Amino acid sequence: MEKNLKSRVTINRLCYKGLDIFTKKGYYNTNLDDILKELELSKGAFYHHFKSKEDFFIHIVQSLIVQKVYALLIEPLNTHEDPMPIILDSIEKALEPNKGNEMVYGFMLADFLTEFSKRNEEISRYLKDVVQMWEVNLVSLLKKGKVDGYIARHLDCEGVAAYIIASFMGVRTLMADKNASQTKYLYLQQLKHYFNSLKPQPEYI
Amino acid sequence: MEKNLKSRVTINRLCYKGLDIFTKKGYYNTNLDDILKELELSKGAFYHHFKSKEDFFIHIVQSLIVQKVYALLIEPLNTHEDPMPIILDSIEKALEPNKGNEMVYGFMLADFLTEFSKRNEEISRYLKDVVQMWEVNLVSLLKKGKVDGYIARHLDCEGVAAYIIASFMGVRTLMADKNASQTKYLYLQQLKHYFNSLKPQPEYI
DNA sequence: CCTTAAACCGACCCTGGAGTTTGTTGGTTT
DNA sequence: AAACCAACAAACTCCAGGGTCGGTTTAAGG
Repeated sequence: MEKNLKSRVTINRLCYKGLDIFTKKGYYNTNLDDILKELELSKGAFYHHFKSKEDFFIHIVQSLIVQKVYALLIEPLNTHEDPMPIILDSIEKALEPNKGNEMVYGFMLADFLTEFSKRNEEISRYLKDVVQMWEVNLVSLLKKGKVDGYIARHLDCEGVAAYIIASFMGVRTLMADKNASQTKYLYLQQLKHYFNSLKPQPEYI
Repeated sequence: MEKNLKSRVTINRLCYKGLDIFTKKGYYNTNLDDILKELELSKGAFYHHFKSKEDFFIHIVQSLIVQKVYALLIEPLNTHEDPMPIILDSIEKALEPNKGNEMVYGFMLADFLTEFSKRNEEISRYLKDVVQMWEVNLVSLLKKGKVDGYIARHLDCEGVAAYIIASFMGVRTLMADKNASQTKYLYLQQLKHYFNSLKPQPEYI
């Protein structure tokens, strides 16, 4: 195989497997050998491509995680319909178990944020950027929804977005150690309920 | 000082300081010397009273954390008034910065849950028990609220409780690495809004 | 006092895991 | 085909941090 191609293949294998295992076991609870053993690679290979474990993870964030967030949570927001069903649907999809990985309920962003917030400021910043990207897009969709009459005019779009994000992060925490699909179901029901309350109220006098 | 008393004093100092530092820096990111140095105690003292770091933490959970959760989130629920303002108020108080520790926004349960969920099943169980204690009490208060006509009859109390807990956990995550008091404010506004939507609707026909 | 044991000290041990180094192989270039 | 270098192997270094252990201090009882 061509050198350059082989290199990219190895880097890709490392990143995918890394994200997979980091998601399941957490960053600090995973050692490099856990990843390398499964790929039948050596320390030498790893440190040939990345200068540290931290560097490796940042690479994962900026390629795979950003891409996932974009595909699952941001791209779907690009619409002119009623925002609420769209948001609800994207969140529901983001909470679905990864295909092939039963029990790993989608979306690791929240878990990583918590893991790094007290331990590694640099990585935290990268993760926060991703969240903010989501937040900005949510807010802008909500504002558009207001203009289009889907959302009550008096609502604070930043507040709604923050609330959506907070509840999403939190349900991930709960799903990690309870009956996940049940928790998810209850959560989505109430989120829908909350969304309903954001509609413009018909005026009864 | 009497031996038995001195022993209890030392154990108490260890636990309080331990919870303090664990809360700020996280369990795995704190080493025993961090705690012992501040108290001017030695490894010997520590291992005289606790058989391991893990044992130490479990002790903290079962004494201090349970007590805090109870005082902040459960005891206030013991009321016959409208549940929603009560719950809102208890959550608001639980999110207040700790006195003396600027920037440590109350309530560490959520952070610890995430930290341990992938690393230590035993400690996770102890923490989950605490959350469940909260959940059970929330549900029972909500059900009472239904009977008393404060909450719409068609609502799923378990769902509402799960949703409250999830959003609470999540906002803690967000507060850890954004403008905390602003995030808190936005969150509480929306929580209030959600609570309003749970009231029985007057019947317009 | 004098003994005993609880409370505590602090040097040491030991393991896990990140990162380094030295060596090997096989593709690429001239 | 000879030289060269990217891609990898694997043994090694190094150190943070949990846990141990023999020794020392202190308070309680005879």
